[in-house]
Amino acid sequence: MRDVARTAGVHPGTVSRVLNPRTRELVNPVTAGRVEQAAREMGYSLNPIARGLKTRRTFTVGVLIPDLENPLFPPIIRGIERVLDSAGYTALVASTDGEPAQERQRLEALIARQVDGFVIATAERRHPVVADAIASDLAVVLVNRTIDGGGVFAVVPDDRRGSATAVAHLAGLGHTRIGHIAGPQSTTTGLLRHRGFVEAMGDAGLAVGPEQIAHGETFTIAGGARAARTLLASAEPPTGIVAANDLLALGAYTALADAGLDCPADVSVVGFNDMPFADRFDPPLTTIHIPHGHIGARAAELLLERIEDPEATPQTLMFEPTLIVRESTAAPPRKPRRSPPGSGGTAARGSRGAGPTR
Amino acid sequence: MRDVARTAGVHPGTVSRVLNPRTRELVNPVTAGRVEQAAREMGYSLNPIARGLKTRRTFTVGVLIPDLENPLFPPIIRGIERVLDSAGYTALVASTDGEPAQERQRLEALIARQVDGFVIATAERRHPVVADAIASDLAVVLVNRTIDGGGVFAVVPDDRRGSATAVAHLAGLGHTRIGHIAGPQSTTTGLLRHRGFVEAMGDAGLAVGPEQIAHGETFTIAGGARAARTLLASAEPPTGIVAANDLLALGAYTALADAGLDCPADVSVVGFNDMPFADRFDPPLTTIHIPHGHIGARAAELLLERIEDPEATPQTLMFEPTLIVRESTAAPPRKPRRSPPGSGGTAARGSRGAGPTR
DNA sequence: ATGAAAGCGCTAACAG
DNA sequence: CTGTTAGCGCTTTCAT
Repeated sequence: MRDVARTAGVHPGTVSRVLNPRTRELVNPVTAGRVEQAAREMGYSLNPIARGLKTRRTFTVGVLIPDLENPLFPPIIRGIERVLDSAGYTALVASTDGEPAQERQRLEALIARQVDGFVIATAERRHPVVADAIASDLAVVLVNRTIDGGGVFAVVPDDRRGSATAVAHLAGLGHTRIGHIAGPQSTTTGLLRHRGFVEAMGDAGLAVGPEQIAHGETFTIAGGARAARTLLASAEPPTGIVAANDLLALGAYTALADAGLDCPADVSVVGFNDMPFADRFDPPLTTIHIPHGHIGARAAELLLERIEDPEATPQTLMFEPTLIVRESTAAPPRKPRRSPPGSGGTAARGSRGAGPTR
Repeated sequence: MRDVARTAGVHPGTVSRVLNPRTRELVNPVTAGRVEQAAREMGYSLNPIARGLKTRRTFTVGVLIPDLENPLFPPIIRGIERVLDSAGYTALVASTDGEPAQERQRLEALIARQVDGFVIATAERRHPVVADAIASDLAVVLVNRTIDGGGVFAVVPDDRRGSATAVAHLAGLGHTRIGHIAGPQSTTTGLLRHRGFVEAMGDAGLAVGPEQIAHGETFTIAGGARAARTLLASAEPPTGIVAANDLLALGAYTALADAGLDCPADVSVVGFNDMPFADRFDPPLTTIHIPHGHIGARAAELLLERIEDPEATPQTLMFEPTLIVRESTAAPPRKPRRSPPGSGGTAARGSRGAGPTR
């Protein structure tokens, strides 16, 4: 910057003013022209970080993702980036692996880099790091999951309604024995989808006891498979399963195949999220769709508002999820008993491939 | 830092020395202890970025990804993060959408933030922004794709061998009419997989003319579907298809289904990458596996070496890809003609769902 | 072994 | 309208 100032024959302070959109008009157009010229020739551009040191604004926001390998998140990130980009901001994404330690570390790394705010997709219901962040007056908006108690900026799906829609779909198909693969109850998505399930079952006049609910400890395929196995092992195994997310549903597919059961002929499965590739699985997954890109974009917009106006009052945006019917749901089997004793079965496509079971 | 110094009764310079691993021994252990104590109590930690202002080191590296929505990349990123984390570095990932403008913008944003280097997954064979970056002496390592001419740090699969393996697999199954869905020839993965295909066909004594090759302009499902359609429309449609990546292969699935053809009964398909979920598609995809996490980790290691020693000589690591046989490949049909005239077909699973065709 | 002082690249009052 | 000054949070000679 000093060099540019010298070349343009002005003081560094002036260069700063010229290169700064907000202060640009304070300077004589012709001087400004000279400065810009010089800057261009020297290939100079402002160093946003040194600048942030002074202004505490960097036009950068941090995005915290629990698990990049869950295909749900990339489209959300893209939505975030889209609005940030057009507002002149840059998104820096970090994934936390669901580990609080990593999360704190990433958050602090980003804070140290003077990000102007955060979009956080890793929220748990009681979340020290998120709570601290908000308490310390950082600009934060939560996406997909929120925390207990509200009072924060958040963009989330209507989880209870989503579950209810899934139950209604299955009930409408004639299912009466419906089970739920719940997600981690430490997250609002896990908890609310669970509650929505229970309520909807009640509304439909269907029985729901502990036998109907199995918990996937994590939102993963493996967790879903384990949970589905316990559901299938119960005295009256369900003919329909509502999973708290698509990965859990995929796990149910695995368990079903292992048990020699066909989906949807023997057991119907509905997922949640309509993540990318949900339409490509075998069978294509009936699921609750949420507008990924849109929730990301809205979250980013909210964040921008919050950054502009620190006094803005927190608001939670709730999106109506919609049912996407594909081929993993059908009417329950006529004779609801299990398949023939010989485990071999007829059609069940074994997973004989050598590949890792992701 | 000033506060810590005051609390510990020392000069800020001393605090700096204590908190810095490299200079820590310069200070009296007992004073050091006092300082650390104070720092801990006050919950203080160094601000890496202010530090970078002075040292030009931030222990941060930028990761440029062409398309986060391609499931190939998240595991690579995770591999990168794993080694970076344990070396005390932080990864900042930015996705570029494959657009050079975005890419340049992201790169500069990251440079301005004083990152110490880059892992770049967006390389094209002739790539101005990558070339500039390397020319300007930035620490850069390429992953998955590299540039023409080499002379850079890179970690890539042996693309030709991968294609050759795929061809050999199909030929071994008895296929003689094998087609290729090529990726963008502007990338080394696209080009080399194409070349490998052609060479392997020659080695197997199989015909390969322009009719056998269709180009997907992008590494996407849509691109693969288009290309597969032109392959199927040729005079002698192939009974086996080698796709330059898994997304392209998925596109082939779509085209096949639309044409009322069964995979693998009518046409076999092999993909490339063994991306997450490849084992979950319908049918599970036979593909060329590359060790995602591992190439990410190696790339990060190389980068760290390069950062430590700017004189390090560029090296390209090439990984041997391996064939994963699943259910999308089988012997060619006895009677290689197309299915019955009435397009309806018997089993072909239409994609009747209402969801978007990702 | 530690304090002092200068400076990394920039911005923000404050003068003039 | 533009120059001056001080300082953001840290590191690093240079003294002592």
